[in-house]
Amino acid sequence: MEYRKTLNLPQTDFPMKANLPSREPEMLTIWREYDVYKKVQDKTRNSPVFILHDGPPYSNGPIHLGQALNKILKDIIVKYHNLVGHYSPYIPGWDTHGLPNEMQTIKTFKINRKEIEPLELREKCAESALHFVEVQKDQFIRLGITGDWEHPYLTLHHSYEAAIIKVFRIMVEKGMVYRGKRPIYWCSHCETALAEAEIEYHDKTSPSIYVKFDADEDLKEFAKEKFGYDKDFSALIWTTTPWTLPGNLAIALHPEAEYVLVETEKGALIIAEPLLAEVFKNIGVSDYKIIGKFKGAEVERLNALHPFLPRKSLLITQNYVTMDPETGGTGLVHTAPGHGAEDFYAGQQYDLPVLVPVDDMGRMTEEAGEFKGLKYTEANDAIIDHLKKTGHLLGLGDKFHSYPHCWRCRKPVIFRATEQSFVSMEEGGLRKAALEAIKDVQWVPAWGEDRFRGMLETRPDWCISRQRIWGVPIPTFVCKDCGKTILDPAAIKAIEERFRKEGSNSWFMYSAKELLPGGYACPHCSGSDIEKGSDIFDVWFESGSSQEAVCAVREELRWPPDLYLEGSDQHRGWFQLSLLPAVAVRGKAPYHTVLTHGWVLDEKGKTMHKSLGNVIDPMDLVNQFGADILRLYLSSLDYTSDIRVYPDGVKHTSEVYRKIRNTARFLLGNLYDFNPAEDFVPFDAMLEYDRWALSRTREVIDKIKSAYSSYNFHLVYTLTHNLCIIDLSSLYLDPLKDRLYTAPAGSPERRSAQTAIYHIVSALAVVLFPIVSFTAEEIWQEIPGRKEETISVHLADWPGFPESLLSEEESGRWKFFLGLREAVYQEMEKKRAEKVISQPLDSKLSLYLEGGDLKVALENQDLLRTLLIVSQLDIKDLSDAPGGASDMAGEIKGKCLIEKAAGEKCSRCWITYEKLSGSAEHPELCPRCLDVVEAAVVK
RNA sequence: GGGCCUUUAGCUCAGUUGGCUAGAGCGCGCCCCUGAUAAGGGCGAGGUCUGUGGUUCGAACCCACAAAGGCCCA
Repeated sequence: MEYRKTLNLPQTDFPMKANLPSREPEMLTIWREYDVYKKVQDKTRNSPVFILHDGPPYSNGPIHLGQALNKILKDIIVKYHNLVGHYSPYIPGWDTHGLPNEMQTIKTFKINRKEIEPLELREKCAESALHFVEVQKDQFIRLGITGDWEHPYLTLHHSYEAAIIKVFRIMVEKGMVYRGKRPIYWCSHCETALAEAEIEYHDKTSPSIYVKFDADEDLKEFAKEKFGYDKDFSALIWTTTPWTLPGNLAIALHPEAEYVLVETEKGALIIAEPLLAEVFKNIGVSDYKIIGKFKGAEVERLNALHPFLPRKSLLITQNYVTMDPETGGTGLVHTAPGHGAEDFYAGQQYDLPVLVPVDDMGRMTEEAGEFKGLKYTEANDAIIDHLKKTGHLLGLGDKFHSYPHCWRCRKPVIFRATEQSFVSMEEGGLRKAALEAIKDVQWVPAWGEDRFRGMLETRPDWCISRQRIWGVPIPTFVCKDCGKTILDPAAIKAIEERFRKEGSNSWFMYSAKELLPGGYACPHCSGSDIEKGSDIFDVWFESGSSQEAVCAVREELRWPPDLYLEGSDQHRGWFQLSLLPAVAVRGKAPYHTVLTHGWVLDEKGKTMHKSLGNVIDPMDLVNQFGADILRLYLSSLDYTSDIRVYPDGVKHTSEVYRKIRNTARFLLGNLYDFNPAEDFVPFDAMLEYDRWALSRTREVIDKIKSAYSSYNFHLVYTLTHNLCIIDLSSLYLDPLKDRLYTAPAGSPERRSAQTAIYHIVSALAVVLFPIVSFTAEEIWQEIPGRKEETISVHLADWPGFPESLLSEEESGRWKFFLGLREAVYQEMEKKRAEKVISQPLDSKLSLYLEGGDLKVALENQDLLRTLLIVSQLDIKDLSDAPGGASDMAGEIKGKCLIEKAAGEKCSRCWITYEKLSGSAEHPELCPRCLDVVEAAVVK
């Protein structure tokens, strides 16, 4: 007889093969139909609140892996909070303005930005930005991110724009905003000022030249008095930017360093002594005579003569002057206050003017004399030629070095002083207040605090103006009568209200007179001839205002939110530039906790770059393997440092995924005839083995919970995987098969196991949900009775198991049982090698123990036989051990003997008995199976 | 060039305040099962804890320097 048919073998529609790329979209459809986001909000509305505020990505292209990582981590956090019963709405946002979006638009529509009207360009930019909002939205949804996708926040919304103006107005009211000339990064190709955040460093070859600045009378006088030297000589400087020489106003020396006056075949020169050898090597001087030495401070405020313009160059002293021969420098630094930050500050100290002989397009102006009209790159060559002709050039070479480049057009930028709007770090006490505000912030990982604080302490004033079109105009005006800039809260307030109603396009549609309140007059001179300013806000000012524009405004959110979560590059970016407006407006940090993740790198730990060809598109992974694989992969990594993503890693994750999935499948398969309403066994009526399994599961779930709440998702991954592999598959489910398959379907012992399985698979679905959301939902839907009571795992509660599943005595002896198993299985392996047995179930196991171990073992013979999956178990005192018994490995004191079980194998349960039932009808069955089979026939 | 960070078996991670022969899972090797079957189970081999010095009775853990890589800045 085919006894197989009398067994309760697993049955399930839950497929072994996930086929995620096609199954996940189906799940998304269901979620959309259920409107799960809204249902979760309704369910948790009156619960404790946890707000994660989403940082807005630029809507200027499809998403990359870094964004996928960021959003998936956010989703894990929000879903976890929902499961533990918190109200945790998630409002995604996009940064729709700014240079990145404008550049993308210009590229997409092939726009000639010199010819297009501002409003038309803005219309195209909005079109492009909104297009990519939709593209990215679809991609994020496809990744399984749950959120209010119907109502995201966009920085181009009228209310958002008004909030930006509000933040600005309050800053103006508090005296934090000023106009000033400052050297800033300037991209002459894009014709715009660039923020620190908009600069990339790339290697570049620049001309490297040594230039003689002849000594003026006072300097010659110094040499005559000090050394009795009365001939002409020159100060020798080195530079890689010849085009900035027209802006030269000074030469900086180190006050403490030793300088020498030295006669060479190329003339008498001043050079820093430690650099003499290196410089002479570079300019080809072999023969020289030192006239005398002096300290930099001794020549301070004396003069040299500009090599080609009719003016002097002041000798000044600065501590930043380096004596490092690697640089190529001479210890005398060419200083042009209009062309560099250090130069500018040095110039301030000596009351030098800020000279900028270069215009917006990078062309030399009248102040550059004969070089007027040349592009600065062309001026390089022209100036070098000129210096060569007049004998002021002493060396010419190439310098390969890291140089700032524009982040969009990738072209080298220049330093150039222009009129800009600034938020002062000191006026109004912004820096001080910000440093105070972050004391209450929790940083994860903790080192973020030092890093952030350091950056905040040293950051310069915030240049918030940009010379572009696509953004929110800075509501400043210029009075034509007195020429002054108008920064007036009353005027700004009018713009704020206008933007709230009509949006920032209105700035370009109306005249200043139409925008300003009726009869508005210049606060400086009472003049009425007023023009609009032409700058727009730095995009960081916009995104930094999101907490004010979104958290403080939307009814489901609150200010401040609890958590910001972005890449660690945002320490200087969004985290800092959100803090400043928040502190300016409300005096507090806009977050309680700042969590950062590292960067996504390739297999070798290198940054992904288009040019390196090592970029992995997250959507390729999704389409090939499924979002859950990507989610599981990313969750398995410790994101506090940089993480690596590569094909073998995905493959590895797929195998872990398969294991988890198959465990769930087996659990589900054994619930095919389980009806929780009728078959449920109360905890205290369950078999010890089942209560142990639940107890182990509960322990692991507790650890998983603490891993989630401390943002250690890679521990969730390991814990979950180990739970499936060790505690469930190996220790529980494999030994449990006998009971599940062979016991009568409705018997208490089988229902006990099924109840445990029901609890376990439900818990598994819930704790997996934040990470592998699609699969968790798929499992949930297959658990008998689940979807009828809770339509989606989105709405499930965190599993709650009773504390006391096992008595103290019981849980204590399980440690012994498991140790015993390990020892016995090592011995088992030897017997298998000797061909005594081929599997544990073939064996008769004799255990020889003493003391408490013996007692406990004798009291739990059935349990041990099950756990060890042996046919026959014999437990005796250690003193009875025969010569053939082996010592057990590990902690267990005792011996064991493994033999082939004697007797006959039951055809149904495969256990070998000394005697089978002896039934005439079923001679191949053991007594136990005979009962089951006969009972079934009767039924 | 500066600040911060990372570096434990082939891979992903654990290693509480420095203390037995450094752990786990995967992968790998060998074996078993064929009633989770393009599944399941067992055993085993893998590490001078990036390197070099130092502090200590004792260091993966503390200190210094170095290397490789990352982020941010210059």
